[in-house]
Amino acid sequence: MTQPLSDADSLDLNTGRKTSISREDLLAAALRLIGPHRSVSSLSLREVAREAGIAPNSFYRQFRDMDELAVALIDVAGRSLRKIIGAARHRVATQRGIVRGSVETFMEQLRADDKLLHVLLREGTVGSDAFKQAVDRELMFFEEELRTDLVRLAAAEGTVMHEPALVSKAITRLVFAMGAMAMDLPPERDRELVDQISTMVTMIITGARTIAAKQKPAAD
Amino acid sequence: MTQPLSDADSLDLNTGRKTSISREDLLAAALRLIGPHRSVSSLSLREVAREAGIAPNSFYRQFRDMDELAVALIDVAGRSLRKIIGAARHRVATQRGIVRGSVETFMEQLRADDKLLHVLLREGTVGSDAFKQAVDRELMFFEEELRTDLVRLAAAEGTVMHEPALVSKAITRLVFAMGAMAMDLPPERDRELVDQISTMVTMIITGARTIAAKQKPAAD
DNA sequence: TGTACATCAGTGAACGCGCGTTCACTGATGTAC
DNA sequence: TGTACATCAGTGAACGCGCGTTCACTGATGTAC
Repeated sequence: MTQPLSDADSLDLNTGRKTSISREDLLAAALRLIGPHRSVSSLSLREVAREAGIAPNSFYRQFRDMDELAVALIDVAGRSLRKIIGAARHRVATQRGIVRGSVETFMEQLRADDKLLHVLLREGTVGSDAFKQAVDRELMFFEEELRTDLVRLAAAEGTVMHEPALVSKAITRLVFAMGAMAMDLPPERDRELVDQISTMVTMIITGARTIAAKQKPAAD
Repeated sequence: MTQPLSDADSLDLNTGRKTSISREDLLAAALRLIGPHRSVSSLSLREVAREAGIAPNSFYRQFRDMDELAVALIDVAGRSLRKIIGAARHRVATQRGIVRGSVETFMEQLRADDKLLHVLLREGTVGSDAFKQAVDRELMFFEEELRTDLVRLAAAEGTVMHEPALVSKAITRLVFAMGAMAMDLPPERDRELVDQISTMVTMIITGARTIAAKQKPAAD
């Protein structure tokens, strides 16, 4: 990062124009600074500019302020998460395998280098309104996709699920809460946590089915 | 707060000594500053001192730094919460009533003036290690008490519950996550949220029972 | 009761720091002719 | 191809601010004699 750049690094090969800082460079710099004790909202504008190797005032060419950068970061994180979970749910597996497989995928993404998931896990409770709303929007996308899967899953088995929207919300919030906890634990405990979270999710799904079966014992 | 103090206010009636600032005064000042957009960890030492009506450096007579104040605040909040939930669970009620009654109590406490619960809901994901550990310790106390109740409840009905410790953890984390969400919503939606949370908790308990019943269909 | 003294909670002033934001600028780029 | 010019991404210096922390102090309190 601080090594002198070669021509190939500092020049855009198409135009010969000197490369300029991009929004992506700033987002990457912010992600690099995020760690177990640093949330996006605790980063200063000057810190991010320093990490990106630009003057503090150059920051304003890309974002109005740190809040705008944070919202952009949440957007990227949300899209990334949905892509990954979308891939996971297309795997064909037994029902127990679906739950465990998805939880494992989630946990792997949590430990990934890009730290994108950290943004969604940490920033939900602090920061400005725009900030929290952005995180909430991503969680709602997630809930909606999960709800669709749950309904499809139940239909494929010829059963009905009690309030799938609520089941989906409970699973989403619980998984994210447990994920936030996991971030502070050493990765050696990931297996244990995957077990715990999978069992919790299974309990919720089983409970919703049992309630549905009791309410409408014969048909619908 | 800024009115001139009468003698009765500014003098300790027992000794005639001028009242001095106490740790409690500083904790109260910090709680007054906490709101939907302010977490304890975003408060500055000078802000708290200002709110308490003392010089910034007088703060050091009571706490080493803001982190120490925050941990003290978490301790107070945790003790308060356990007392309230302890009272709620001593109420005799139907099983559905126990869940809903406890969730309602939790929600009432969330909206209470003292804002103590806010501390536990907001600060779990940010702040120093000492900070997060303090919040986690309170949640674990909570989990443990809930686990005891769940086992007792199952025994009273002659049934068994699957992994009560895990059930208790799932319920605790889910309720706190939903509570953190509720803080940002208008109180008009509290009823709706109590319904949702109660149903979620019931799903988890029902799921755990169903699994236990399937695993050990006859005895044990 | 009166006097001298030790204690110590609270103070006012000052420090150096990193912050967000502004300003006028520079100098490479791409374009018009 | 060469020249003059407009554009605009990035800069260096400076600003005022609130912060955490320090220092030597003050003045009321409680105690020893």
